[in-house]
Parts: sequence; C-alpha cells; structure tokens
Amino acid sequence: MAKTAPTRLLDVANAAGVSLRTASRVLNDDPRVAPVTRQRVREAMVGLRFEPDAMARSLRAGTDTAIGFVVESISDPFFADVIDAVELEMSRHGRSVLVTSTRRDSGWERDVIGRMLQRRIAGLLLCPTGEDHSWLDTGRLPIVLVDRPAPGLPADLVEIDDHRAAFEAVAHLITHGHQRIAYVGDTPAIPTSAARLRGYRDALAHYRLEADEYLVNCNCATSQDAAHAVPALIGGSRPPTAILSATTRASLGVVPALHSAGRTDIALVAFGDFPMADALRPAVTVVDHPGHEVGRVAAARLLARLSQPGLPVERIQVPARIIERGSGELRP
Amino acid sequence: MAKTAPTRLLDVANAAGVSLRTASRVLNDDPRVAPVTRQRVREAMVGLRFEPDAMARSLRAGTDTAIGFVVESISDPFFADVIDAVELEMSRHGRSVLVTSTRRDSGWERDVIGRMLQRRIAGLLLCPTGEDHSWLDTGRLPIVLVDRPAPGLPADLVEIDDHRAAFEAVAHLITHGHQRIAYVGDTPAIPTSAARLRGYRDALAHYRLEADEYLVNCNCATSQDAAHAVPALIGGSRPPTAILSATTRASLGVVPALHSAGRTDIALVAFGDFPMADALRPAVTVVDHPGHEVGRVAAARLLARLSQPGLPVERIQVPARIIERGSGELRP
DNA sequence: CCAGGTCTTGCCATCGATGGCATAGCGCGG
DNA sequence: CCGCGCTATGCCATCGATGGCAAGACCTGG
Repeated sequence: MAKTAPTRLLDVANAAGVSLRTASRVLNDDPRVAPVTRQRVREAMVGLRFEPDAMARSLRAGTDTAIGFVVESISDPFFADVIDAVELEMSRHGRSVLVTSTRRDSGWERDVIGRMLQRRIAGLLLCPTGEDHSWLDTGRLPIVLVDRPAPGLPADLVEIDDHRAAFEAVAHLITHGHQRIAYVGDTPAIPTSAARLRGYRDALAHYRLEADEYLVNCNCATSQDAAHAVPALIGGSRPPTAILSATTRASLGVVPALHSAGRTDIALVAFGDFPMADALRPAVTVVDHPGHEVGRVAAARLLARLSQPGLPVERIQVPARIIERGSGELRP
Repeated sequence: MAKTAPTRLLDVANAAGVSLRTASRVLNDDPRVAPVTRQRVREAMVGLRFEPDAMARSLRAGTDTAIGFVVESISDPFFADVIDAVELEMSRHGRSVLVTSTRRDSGWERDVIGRMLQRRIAGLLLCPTGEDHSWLDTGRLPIVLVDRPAPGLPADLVEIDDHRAAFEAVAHLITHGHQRIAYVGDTPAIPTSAARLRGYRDALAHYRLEADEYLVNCNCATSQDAAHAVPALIGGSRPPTAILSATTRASLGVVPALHSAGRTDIALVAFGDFPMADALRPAVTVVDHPGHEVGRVAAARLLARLSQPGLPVERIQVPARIIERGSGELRP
C-alpha cells in the first residue's frame, strides 16, 4: 500500500555516487564504464528496484517499442489464434502489443489506428476493414497486412494460400470418387472468398470435371444463408455428392442442415476448424486455418522490417492443411 | 512514401503566430484563449495535420493512458470474448489496451507485467497465473482481477457466479426429473472449479437428493480424462441419468464419449458454449460463460477506479445463464 | 619529466507537451 | 487621469532518459 514514487535513474546515480550520464551508460551496456563503477551502479539499481521508464525512452527515441495489431474482431477464433501467436513472438523480442478491433466499421478503424499513430508505435499489423487505405501510406510506419490486402496500401501481406487450399480440398474429394461437388461460400467481392472460389473451379478444370454453376452458391454471408442453401442444392434434379463449405460461418449452417435433412452421407470438407468437429458423426474433415502460423510469420516479418527498413514488399502465403476426420473421405 | 517528420505543437504555434503555450492551451480546451486566436490555432492544426504525441503527454503526466490486460491464453474462446469487450469499452473512452498472455508460466507472467509497469500503464486487468501476487500490491497501480482471485493481492474481482450457475444447472436437471446426476470437472484446487462443485453439491442438498460420491469425478484436467471418465460412470451399477460437465475441456471429452457409446439419451448440461452445440443431436444445453459481460464489467470497474481512486475493493459476480437446446431437457 | 593518447566521467541540450508564474494589454470606477 | 483587476499571452522549468562534446585521470613512450 506504500505509495512510494518510482525510482528514477537520477536516484540510482546519486545512490551510486556517479552522474546521471554514467548511470545511463550502465543501463545501456555502454562499454565505456569502469568495471568497478558499473558494479556499484548495478547494485544501486537492484537495491532501489529501479525500472527504466519506457515512456521517457520512447520520447527520446522518437518511437515506441510497442507494435499495434488491428483486427476485425478479437473474438473470432481465427484472429484470436493469430493474436496469440503475434503476442508470443513480440514478447520474445521484448515488445508489447496494442490490440484493437475495427468491428467492421471503417470510421472506427481510422479512429483506433489514429490513436496508435499518436503513440508513435514502432510498427503495425493490420487486417484492413475499410476501403481505401492510402492515407496510411506515409512511408514512416512499417506495416504488415494480415489475411487480406488493403487497397491503395503497398505493404507486406501474410495470408493463407486460399487458392491452393481450396484446390486441394476439391482434389481430395475428387480422389475419393466425387464428380459433383457443390460450393457454399461468401461473395467473391471478398478477395479471400474469391481465391477459394477460383481454387474450386481450377480443381474441377484440372480434373476435367463438369463445372455446374447450379452447384455454386457464393451468396452465403451468414450461417442462415448457408443453412437455406443446402436443401436447395440437395433437392435438385442432379444433386451433389459432396460439398465444399468455404467459410466457418457457412459451415455452421451447412453442418446442421445436413444433419437435420438426414443427409450425413454427403461428403463434406469445411474451411476452418472448430472445437466439436471431432464429436460429430461423421466427424468433419476440415481445412485448418493456420492462425497461429499466420501470426508467427506476420510478426516475424514485421520484426525483420523493423531491423531492416529497406526490405522489398512481399506477399507471403502460408499453406493450410487438411485434417481428415471422416466426412471428407466418404465415397459417393 | 514521403518521409515527412510528424508535425509538432511548436510547428502549429509558429504557423498560427502564437507561442507554444497558447497552442497547448487550445489543444487542451483551456478557456483562457481568445476565440479568434483559438480559431487561428485550430486551423493551423488541421492544415498541418497535427497529431499530439501521446508519449510526450504521458511522460509529462507521469502515466500512460493505455491499460494492460494479462490473460492466460488469448486464443481461449472465453478470454477472446473478454478481451473483445474490454477493448470495446476502453476504446470508447479513448484508451488503448496492451494485451499479453502468461501461457500459464508465472515467471513469464512477471516479465510481461514488469514490461507493462515500465510503460507506466494507467491500470491493469489481470487474470492471475502464478501463486503469490503480493509483489504487485504497490498501491500505485489500479488493478481489477478477472475471473479468479490472486493470492496476496487485495483488488477488485470480476468473476462469473460459478456457484450459482452450477446450482441452477443442477436444479434445471432436477426439475426435468433427474435424481442421479454426475459431475465431471477439474480439480477443486482451482477456485472456479471448487465453486462449481459446491454449487453442484448444494443443489443436491437443497433438493434433498442423495449425494453419491461415485458420481463425482473432479480429476479431469484434459478432454481425454473426461472421455475416459464417461464409460466408468455409465457402466456402474447405479448409473447417472444426467451429467453436469463443468468445464469446456471436459465437455469436449464427454460429448464425443456419449455419442460413441450411443448414450445420447443421457441428459447433459455443459459449462461453456461452443460453435457447434446447436448442430449436435441432441443439441447441447449449455451454461454460457458470459465472457463479453465479464469483460464489459471489468473494464467499467477499472475506469471507475481510475476516476475515483478511493473506491473500496469489491467482488463483482456476473450471472451466467442457461441456454436450453435439448440435451439438458431430456427426461430420464 | 612531459607530450600525446586512451580511458572514464560529467555537463548541457534535447525529445514534445504542460504547469507555474510573470507580464502586456485592456476596461472601468474613483 | 491613475490605478486596480481581469483577460490573454509568453517565458521558463519540468517529466526521465540519452546523445554530443569536453574535461579530468591515468598511462605510456620518448
């Protein structure tokens, strides 16, 4: 409960009988300090429980050591994973992370990013929400984009290789004998969704299968949409024998819909793992979103850029892998 | 790409033809500035795109405006929810949030908290990992504990009312006709688990039901443990007709175990909601962990303490509610 | 024994913004 | 017409740490 004022470097200097400057040199491991002096100062630091004031250092340095991370939603399981990995990687390098979410509101996004800029953060990890981000292109702040590109903002991008993941998911179904494979996903206006849809089409083309547009539903922004899409698909004249559910939200609609229609014989591969995927019958084969890996790579990239500001802008794709659990291995 | 140095308040003052001090007054809405002067300064600020340097202000003020939030794991769905709510509440009040996780390592916890203290954060939200936290009791830093108490650290605590939630879950099963109700959970060494176990026992006592210790398994730290516990419970001579699964991890073992044993006739109430709870047959009745509400209340409490440092230490319990989906409403 | 160099240490200014006090300018009553 | 009081503004010090430069101590070789 004792409200003692925090110890300053000046107090340490006085206690050790040296000047402020010398104490500062000890703190920064400057070699130009006599070993005995260094020892005395070190002891004073320990004795007084000195902790350097990060604000003062940052002010002097002109930049904070912390980095900012802006996502759409913190409670989204994928981003929670990404944040976890980013925080681990940054903590290992002694950097703190300011986390904030945009709530899909580009005005709000500008506000929170503005607040981070005022703090002179060292760098920014950004999963962009708004449309045009060219206002961020100051050349002053190192930025690494996460999971999606930002229009008007040339910066590193770390993303899942959605095209390849979708391609492989479809190939997986095809090698298990399926020829009529449906696609349920979100609008191609979202680059991520567009890449998945291309992967789906490219796989069909690659295996010379008919691409029936009737089997493609890419208007499912919500779980409800996806749930409604299923009866329409399987009730058709030439129904699919397998489904690729291209977003986690879609899966949350597709899975219950298949169960309540009693059509668990239809093969399913779903984008995005979820806790109970194992508990369902059949257990759901998923394309795992490697959130942890995306976060680790993005953090590493930002750290690299911080130490070498001249790095060329890169687009880094993290592979996703299929977790086979049963539903994706069903035969028609 | 233009690497222009950020505008300082001094630049604004020069552009407006006033002194630095006057510009500062305008920035802080000090009434002692003539309206015309204020107008001129404001225009200069907008014209030069001035953004105040938060570091410098914090240095002067002696404390950062940001707050810290230390959790065990960011990717835990419950904490992800809590963080989301905290960040929203703090953003609304113009404060940033430094998030970090302890990874259940009390040495690491000290490191990351130490880093936050060096930043002179305004306050701390803490879900403690280590044993003794009395070293944090400086009286200098406002602290609100989240979800669990910290030994040796008198501070506000915001938690779920686990006792009541467990009591109500058991009462829910009892009113649906069950008399033999099993408990599957983690060790009572964890205060949260202990409260749930007490709630379970108190409910049985309240309804004058036999408390059969054979039906209580509180050694399930992992999903595997819980999965193994189920066959032992339901294979006994007087098996339960209902199960209370007291942690999310336990549920991830209990649910598949019931399904693969073909005993979905056994009623189940599970602590902690999960995405597919709806998709299972029967859909799983859960006691929702109100992570969002916990976060909102904790953030509000910290904000209150920041504006009124003298507030007495309180223990705030957030109620959890039962989401009925089917499995908890089965009759014996 | 001294000049020249190295090693160690200290003083002062600085980062950007704000608090305390001083002061210039103005209006108004005596 | 003078002085008091109020408003509007400016100068300087300050927060805590670090960079540049200078100066003192000490050592070595000539």
